Amino acid sequence: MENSTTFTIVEALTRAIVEHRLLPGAKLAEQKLASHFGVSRTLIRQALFQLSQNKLIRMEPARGAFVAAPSVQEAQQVFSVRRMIEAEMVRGFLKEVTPAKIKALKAHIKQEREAVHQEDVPGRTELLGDFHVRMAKLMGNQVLAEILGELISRCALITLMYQSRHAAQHSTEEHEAIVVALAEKDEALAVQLMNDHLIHVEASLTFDRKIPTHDIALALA
Amino acid sequence: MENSTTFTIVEALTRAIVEHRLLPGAKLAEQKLASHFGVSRTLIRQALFQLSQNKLIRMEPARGAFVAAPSVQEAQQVFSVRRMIEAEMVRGFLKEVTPAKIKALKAHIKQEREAVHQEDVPGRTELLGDFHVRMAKLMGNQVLAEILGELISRCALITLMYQSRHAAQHSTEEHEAIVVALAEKDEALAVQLMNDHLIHVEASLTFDRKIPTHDIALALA
DNA sequence: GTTCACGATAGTGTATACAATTTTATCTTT
DNA sequence: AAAGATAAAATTGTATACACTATCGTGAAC
Repeated sequence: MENSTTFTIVEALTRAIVEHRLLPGAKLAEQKLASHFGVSRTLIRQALFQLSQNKLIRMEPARGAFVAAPSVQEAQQVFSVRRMIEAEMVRGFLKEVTPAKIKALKAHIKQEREAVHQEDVPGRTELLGDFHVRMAKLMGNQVLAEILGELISRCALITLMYQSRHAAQHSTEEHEAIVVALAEKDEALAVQLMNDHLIHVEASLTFDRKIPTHDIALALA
Repeated sequence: MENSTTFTIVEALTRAIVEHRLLPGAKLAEQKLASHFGVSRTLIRQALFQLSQNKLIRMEPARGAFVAAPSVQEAQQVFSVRRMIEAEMVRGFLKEVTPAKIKALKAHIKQEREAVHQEDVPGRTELLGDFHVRMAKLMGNQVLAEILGELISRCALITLMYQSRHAAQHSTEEHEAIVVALAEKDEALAVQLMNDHLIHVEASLTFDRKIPTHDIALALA
């Protein structure tokens, strides 16, 4: 799809943003990134353009690139779309469910629990989001998986900006309940649980208190 | 978001692809595009990268950019995701439906009918897709509208590749039926009609007969 | 006559150069 | 001392240059 080098840079920056090492509002100066990655500004610019399409950064004309700071409204819209997609995803998943797929989801949840237990914050964040993408992939729908993946990356940013001590363990437990409902092929319950889960995550955000956006963030080393 | 010049190029190429003036498989040589638009390859490359993210073109390393030729599998996945999103969209739309919103949709359908009647093929194609995006925008969910818009652009490509004389009038009639159901606040019916509509569009494609992908296409002038 | 090899040509991938804009610092003015 | 103007530095936006890869055509070998 894209050149390997650019892809590497996009990956590195995406991880830095999603894992909260680069904070919303942080300036992404092209020359500094270029020096850091040992390439010219050309490749950096390609990566930044790509990230801006994923809404992980925003680019202001002649001013440069900054880590995105999603508004409350945008955050709610992202969650709204996720609820829409994932409610139907659960229904679609159940239409072609197999023991192997249930097993795969259970294996994923085991990983989640380990990350939560070891207090591996970056790994935990990634795994909690991956649960949803994993479902999409198990359905064999790559298009769905990609769209959901992008939405979940945006959610990671949102979670950083507005989270108020959301218990990660809670999410894992809800994932577990969803899988149980899926294993029992209880569609109504599974849909309900998924919807509740997403509402809980959204509700755990404190949209009233805005976090001040830090600027300095050289957390790439 | 992005520079005005690059945006112009992306728009022009998107329209050319969606309106079927550039056919799947057509090579998009950078220098030729640069000359055409009167800019350097730099801006062309930015635009091409952007289009490749929207899946309207694919870029092969060291070989260049080509108008995308979605596989049957990808086409089915795109329609599958559309059904997921739009079923829930109808439900969400009904939760906050107003006479003004119904009126807006009816006005849109009127435009559709005119385009169909005047056999304005490019306008018709755009309007038929815009009906769905319009609904998303009327819900006030910009995120939803953007995602749906991208999916519908991909559908325009798919429609070109696999369509077998799908009657445009049929689509407009189905849009009309959906709006009637929405006006009567009949959720189950509206969801059903939307789902049927998307299945009809997908079913009108002939996935067995592959259209040979033309290469020459200088339809930008 | 077909196939392979090789050179010429064209095209992409990356780096660098330069113009235009913004930001920062210094100096002046009130 | 604070506010504003001006110059210097830094940063972005675009174009160009150059290296590398792929494509195409010609010709030789079989």
